[in-house]
Order: sequence, then C-alpha cells, then structure tokens
Amino acid sequence: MKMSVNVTIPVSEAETLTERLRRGNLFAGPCPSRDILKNVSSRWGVLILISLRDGTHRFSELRRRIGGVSEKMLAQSLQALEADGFVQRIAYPVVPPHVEYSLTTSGEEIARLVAALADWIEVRVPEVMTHRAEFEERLQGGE
Amino acid sequence: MKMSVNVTIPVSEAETLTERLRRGNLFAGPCPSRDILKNVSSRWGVLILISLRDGTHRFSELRRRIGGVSEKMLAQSLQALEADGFVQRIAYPVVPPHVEYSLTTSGEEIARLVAALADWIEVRVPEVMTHRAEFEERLQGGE
DNA sequence: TACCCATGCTAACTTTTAGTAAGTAAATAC
DNA sequence: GTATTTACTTACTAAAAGTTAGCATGGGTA
Repeated sequence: MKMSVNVTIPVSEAETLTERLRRGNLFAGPCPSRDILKNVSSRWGVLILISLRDGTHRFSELRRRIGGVSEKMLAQSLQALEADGFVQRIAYPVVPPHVEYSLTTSGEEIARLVAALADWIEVRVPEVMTHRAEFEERLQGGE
Repeated sequence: MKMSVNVTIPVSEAETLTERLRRGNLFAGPCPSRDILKNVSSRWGVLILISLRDGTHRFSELRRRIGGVSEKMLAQSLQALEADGFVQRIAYPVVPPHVEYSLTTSGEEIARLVAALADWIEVRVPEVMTHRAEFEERLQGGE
C-alpha cells in the first residue's frame, strides 16, 4: 500500500543534498531527465496531460479538444508520453479504428504538477501581459 | 451508430468553475498562456529558473552552470523570462560588461513549480527509462 | 452497387525554430 | 601590441514543428 503521492512539493527552504545532486544531474549536458521533461512540458504534451486528467479520451476527441494540434503532432506527442509510461493506449481492432488514451498512475502524478504550473500561469496572464507591454515600451523608448 | 462522444468532462473530483474556465482558455487556440508556458517550460527556461533559485548569477556563470547552452540561446531565453517579469536583469556599465540576473517575486513562485516538476522527473528517471526500453522491445518484438 | 465519410495513423514536403561559429567593444594583463 | 575577458548580436546550418495528402475499411446514403 504505497498510495500517498506525497513527493510533490515538500522542502520549502532547506535544499537537501539529494536535491542538489539531482539538480546537478539536470544541469549536466546529456541526461535523460531533459528528454522526459521535454515530452512532458512540450506545447502539446502539457495539453494532453491536462486533458486526460478528467478521464479517458479517444484520439479524435483529444484532437478536437486541444485547439490547433495537427494529427501528426498529437500522434507524436502521445507516442512519447506512452513510451515514457505516462499515458496508456488501448486500441480496439474495429473499423473505423477506436483507440483510447488515459493516464497511468505516474501520468496522473506528473499531470498534477503540470496542471499546477498551467493553472498558476493562467491566473497570472494579465499581470504578465502588462509586464510585457511595459518592457516593450522601455525598449522602444530607448531608455 | 453514433456512439455519442459527448462524455468529455465528467468532473471527477469537484473541479471548480474557475478551473474549467482556465482550462478552456488554455485549450483554445491562440491564447497568451501558451506563450508564457513555452518560455517557462522550454529546454533552457527550466534550467535558468531552477538555477536562479539559489540567488543572483551573472550571464557567464549561468552559461558555465547549465551544461550545453549556447550564448545565443541563453541570451534569448533570459530575455523572454525578463520580458514576462520572471527574471530581473541589472547591467553595470563597466568594461568588461557585468550583468546580473535574479528571480523576481513571481519568478520565484513559478520557479518553485517548475522545480517541483523537474525534481519529480529526476526521481523517476530509472522507472521511465525501464518503461522506454520495454516499450521499444514490444515494438521490435512486433507484438 | 457506387460513393462518401469517419478514424487513427504515416509519409513527403515546407516553414519555423534551435544550434554553431564567428564578430564586437573596450579595459586590462602580459 | 597582442591576448583576454564579458555579454551579447549576426549570419549560417541543422533539426524540429507544422501542413497536406494518403491509406485501410466498414457503414450509411442513394
């Protein structure tokens, strides 16, 4: 019984040795964590994970749901997430094809973190846009 | 056979209205949140934010710290984060140039979320790599 | 029976983005 | 006087993303 996904956001201030080690690892050039992060934090990866948080979806449902994805990119992103074990794919051998995608256990965990990030951003959009405008102006104004 | 695809949002665990609105916004094609997310979750954006969590750093310090960044990409990513208000840039008009980068308040907030994601991934790297290997094998084996 | 649509992809091609190498100013060290 | 250091920018090239077209095939429509 290992439930309790408590790994998420502990350690408010003090940085443990472990964390520093991990961080060092992320910083070191060619490490696999960067690949994983790339799949998860990519333009479509994020939206797929968030989208699947509320249950199983078919390929074309996802396509319609996520504004602006091409079929190619959707398929590619889903395959990456599947290979990493975050998404489960079940294909029913019928015609026309019927394929269902859902989050695995670890997929749910990481999707929560990604969603937290996305939610934080959505709340701050106006703030950020204001800052951007001011920043542009400062550049233009040639301060 | 119409199969009624209307199931989309079962609202599993009390998803607030606000959350659904935000989500809808992220899903809608051209919204600014995607841009913000892109800067923050990009290959180098992530590493810059995490790197700056432990204090101010100069450009070249960051460059040495983050394995594999080119100067161009570092400058570009820093500018994006600065424009969005996550990173503060202070240039001392000396020769050779001296420029310091640090997180703003909102930068610290978002960096915490990004770091949580990165930490989670680092912990699960072995697990994910195993899954990838098995996945490849399944493809090869032609199951 | 002929025709068209829907689904979940993949392959070929184009555009955008990332990455690489070189250049720049100007003080200081040798 | 040549080299070095810093924080960039500017061309150029490689890689990734995006676009369009195609495929198999059962069911619905005519």
